[in-house]
Amino acid sequence: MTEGRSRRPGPRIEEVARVAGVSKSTVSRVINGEKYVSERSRQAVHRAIALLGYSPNHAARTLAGSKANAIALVISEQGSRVLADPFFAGVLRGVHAELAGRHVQLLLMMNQPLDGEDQIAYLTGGHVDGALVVSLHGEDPLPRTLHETGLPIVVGGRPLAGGSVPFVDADNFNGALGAVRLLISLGREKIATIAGPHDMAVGMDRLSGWRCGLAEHGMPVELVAHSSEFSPECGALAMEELLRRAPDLDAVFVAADIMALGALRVLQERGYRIPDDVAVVGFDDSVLASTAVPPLTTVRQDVERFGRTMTWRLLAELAGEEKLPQSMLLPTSLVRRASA
Amino acid sequence: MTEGRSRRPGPRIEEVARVAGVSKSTVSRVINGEKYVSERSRQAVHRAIALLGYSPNHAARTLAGSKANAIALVISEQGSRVLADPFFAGVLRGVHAELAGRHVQLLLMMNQPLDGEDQIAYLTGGHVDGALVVSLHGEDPLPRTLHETGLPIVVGGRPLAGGSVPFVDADNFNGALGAVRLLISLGREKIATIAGPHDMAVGMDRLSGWRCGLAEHGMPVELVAHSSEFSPECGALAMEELLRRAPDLDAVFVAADIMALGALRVLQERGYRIPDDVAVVGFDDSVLASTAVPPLTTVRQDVERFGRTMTWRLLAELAGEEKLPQSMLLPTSLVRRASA
DNA sequence: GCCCCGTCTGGGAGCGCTCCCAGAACCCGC
DNA sequence: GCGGGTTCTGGGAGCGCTCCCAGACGGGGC
Repeated sequence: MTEGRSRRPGPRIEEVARVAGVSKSTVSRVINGEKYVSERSRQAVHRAIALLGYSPNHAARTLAGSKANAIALVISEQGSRVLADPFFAGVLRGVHAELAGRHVQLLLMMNQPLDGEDQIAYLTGGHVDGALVVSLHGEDPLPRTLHETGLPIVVGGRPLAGGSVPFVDADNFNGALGAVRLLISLGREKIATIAGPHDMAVGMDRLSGWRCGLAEHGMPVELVAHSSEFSPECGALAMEELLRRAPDLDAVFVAADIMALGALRVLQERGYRIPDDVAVVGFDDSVLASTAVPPLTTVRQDVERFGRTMTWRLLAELAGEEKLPQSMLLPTSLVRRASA
Repeated sequence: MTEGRSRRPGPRIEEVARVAGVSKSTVSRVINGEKYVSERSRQAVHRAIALLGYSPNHAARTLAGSKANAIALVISEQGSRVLADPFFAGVLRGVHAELAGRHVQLLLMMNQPLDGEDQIAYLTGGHVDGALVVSLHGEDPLPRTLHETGLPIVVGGRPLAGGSVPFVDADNFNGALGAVRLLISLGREKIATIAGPHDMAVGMDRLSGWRCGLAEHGMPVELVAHSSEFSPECGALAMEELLRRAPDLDAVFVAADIMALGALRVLQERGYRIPDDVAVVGFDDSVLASTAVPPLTTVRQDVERFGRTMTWRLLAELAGEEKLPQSMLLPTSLVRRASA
């Protein structure tokens, strides 16, 4: 055994070929799911792979082939915020679930203050076949920049500076619409909203849904307070503003559970009973919603599905599939709890 | 889609060699920072690299070399929980920060119900040089299993089934000790604790700190309620149990902010004023702590540093550094807010 | 019979590097 | 002068795959 260079452990494709009684070309074809392989060969190869515990070498495939067998998950916008969001956790689970079984690596990238250029160079440098971009602010130029280089990407959340970048998003408009309809059906007559920042599509879309719901019934759409970010503090500030303008409001649709927490606190401090005096509906159905006091009625989005859908869309494009929808909106559902 | 064999863009190492007027062996040596290269050659190579905008091909390096130039971030234990934890977000940021600039890819892996074996095979199959393992339950056999295969790993959080696996953790013991000392200095005399599950080191270490703090002053260490998981619900249940056993308690140290939320609710529902009747101290200083009502006094751990330290430890081991500490405990600090 | 086309197969070049080896150049002490 | 080190260099054999090509086989249409 004169093995100077330490070879990686595990069998090679050649051994699989030998055991299966075919050539390595055929094994390669089976692995890559190509046609023009007889059923007999295919099964022999599968048996051999199982027998030997073979797993293809990623570096070799990438070097020899024309694709990188890897996709990047790009967390734009300082990372911190997005990551801390339970929303993101669910998305990540979905991404992973969709990737399972395929031989595609998931590379994690965050854009740090430093890189920027570097990151784009890396992404378009052939290290990855495509990218999932989770971006918080709609104005972020990264998705568009990447898309224009020709790198297949899917953005999570509708980008405002979008152009024609493929994206997946929850159906924020209809989710908000449903929330407002609920409030109206409960007999509420003075329905306010705490909307997100202007530069985020998610906030704008939910605001549009609220407007539309009120307009359906000819109700006024004046009571809007914009928050500068999705945080309990900003939710509290916005709630205070609303109460100043309309102390007699009887319902508020808050564009995110995390802001609703702040709103809830303010309302309670001022002696409003929830939902008796003021009904509150949130959005997201994050873990915060069920642990709030009182538990929050909210619009649920299936975050895991969100991740799965993004990944599916990207992989489909990479597989050369035609006629893919440019964007996809995922349904939301209303979760009734105690606050409305 | 299939356009012959499309070579990746950009120059190869050969072109750099030609421009620099040396052989590709020498270029390779410069790139890898080996010695035995003359200063003249080194500078010529650097100039050529800059001129051509050369960046080495990751797959080729990995295939030819003996290392994978990648590390895995393994999220054990169903992913969901860990990910939703803001704690994890910070860790991830730290990992990324520490990795910046080095040519090391970060691969994300979660152990899904399915794989298990597969995952170990992949990790030990030479695809990565090492792994960062974030595991929630101390009993998780994965860290140990991986370590025993010889794969360099660093675990985040002290593993109970540890053996001699390198790990990084917050100094939970001293953090809890500090919290108890604070409560004692505030004149509290009946100090309870809501501890985490028995199978998590983080819970056990914080419990030990609490015990020790009380023992210092000869105070009884009876009032312990164990929760079955880190959630507001379990915190609430544990709080109810404590109040049943000692309605006159005047302080409670809760082993996690998220549980403290539930405890806070129960206390308030029963009419206890915080901190007047009962002082509450949490642990983590998660975002929940500052938004709680009242804002929670808590023990802070620097999660970003946590991630940086894990990564530093792993990279150091990969670089063949000697005399590395087997485990590292990071300091905590007390954050005073309104609840104690 | 003929050719052509669709199915299946194996051989082998080469992806862009690293690392081993052989050897050149130079220094030292004797 | 010689041998024996240490420093530096280039050549070239692979790493383990993919993908092109050439070819074998069979079933149509003429």
